[in-house]
Amino acid sequence: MHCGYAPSSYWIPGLAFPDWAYKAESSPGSRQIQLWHFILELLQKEEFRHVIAWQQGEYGEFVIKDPDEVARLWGRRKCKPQMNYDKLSRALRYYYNKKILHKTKGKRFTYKFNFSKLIFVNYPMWDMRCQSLLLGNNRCHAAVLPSGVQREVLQNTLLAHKLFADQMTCRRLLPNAMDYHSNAGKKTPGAARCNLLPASCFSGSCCYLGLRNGRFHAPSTSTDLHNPSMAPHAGRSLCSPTQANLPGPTEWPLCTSHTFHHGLTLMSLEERFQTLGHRGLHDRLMECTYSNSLLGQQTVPPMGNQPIISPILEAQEARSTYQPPLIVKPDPESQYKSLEEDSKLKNFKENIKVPLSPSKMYNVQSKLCPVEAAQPFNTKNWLLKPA
DNA sequence: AGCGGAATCA
DNA sequence: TGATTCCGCT
Repeated sequence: MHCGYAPSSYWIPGLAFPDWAYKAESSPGSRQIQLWHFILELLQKEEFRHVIAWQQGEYGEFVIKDPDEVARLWGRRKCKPQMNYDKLSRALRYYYNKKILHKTKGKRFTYKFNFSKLIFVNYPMWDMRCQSLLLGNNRCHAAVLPSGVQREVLQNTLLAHKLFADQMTCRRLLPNAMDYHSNAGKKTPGAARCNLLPASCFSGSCCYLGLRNGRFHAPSTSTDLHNPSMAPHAGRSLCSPTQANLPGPTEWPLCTSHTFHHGLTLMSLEERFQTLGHRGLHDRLMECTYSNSLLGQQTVPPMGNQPIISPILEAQEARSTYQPPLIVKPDPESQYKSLEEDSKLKNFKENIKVPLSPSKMYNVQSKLCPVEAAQPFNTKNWLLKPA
């Protein structure tokens, strides 16, 4: 029998977890594993799939298939042989107020994680860092993960988040996207398009990768990953509250809705296109997102009944042919061809069959100077290390 | 089954 | 603080 211990920190550059994710660091009993963490741990392991598993099609939702067994496992971990589901469920109910979990009403033994509070902040290269992490690329880990961050928790969270983002992107572009699941293997038109979705670009860095001062700067080599000049502010970098000697996570200046929208997730091609407002970039972005997409999807392991949208037919090929995103530079002339852009945009939207909501329509300014107007990087809201 | 108050523990 | 234990209630 062993009693587990939780990591001391959940902080990672470019990623702000919900408040609850930091509790392990702040509480005196933090060295003891927490129940939500244990649940995630079980959910991640294939051997416990018959005991507890993600609910298919519902992001963050899981079903305890064998309550007694889960309670027994939890009791074993905490050295509490008298543990039972009644007690375990009481502990789970304490998470309701903390917004860590909530109950799925009407479904027995079904709960849902509030992963929606997971916040990705704009951070150059974050997409690649995520991928590196998801890939288990040890070569990058030293630079990617601060000591103390437990990779499994982060991977699990990222994967869940990514899967959700993929799914939502797929849904938005393909009205019957979920049908694709059952059509796996058949090369339907929908499937073909689904493969082109920018699946792993959920953090948006493919679109804003190194976008500073209204100009694109993508890394040409992997060494740029750790180049300080690629950080949001030259000479300054994102840092943990501890490093910055600032108040705790709950008092962090979090993203505004602006950065939230651009930095979080769930940007369809349509939205990216709007953000960029730059037809000339589109094809090159697609190249970039396509390769990222393949790379990202291939990293998704079969995790219980998690909603995995599209299989990777070219996974092996992608593994061997993946290149870091290309350097993309806006064509200055095209920034001012507003009328032409408008008709191209129209064609583009028609082609991908995405209805454009009125609230997201272009404004005049973005037509005239799309890249400048979009300003996806709102660095003033970042947590900055004092210079 | 699920909820939440209360006391208690580590 | 984050459970654990107990229990009455719906």
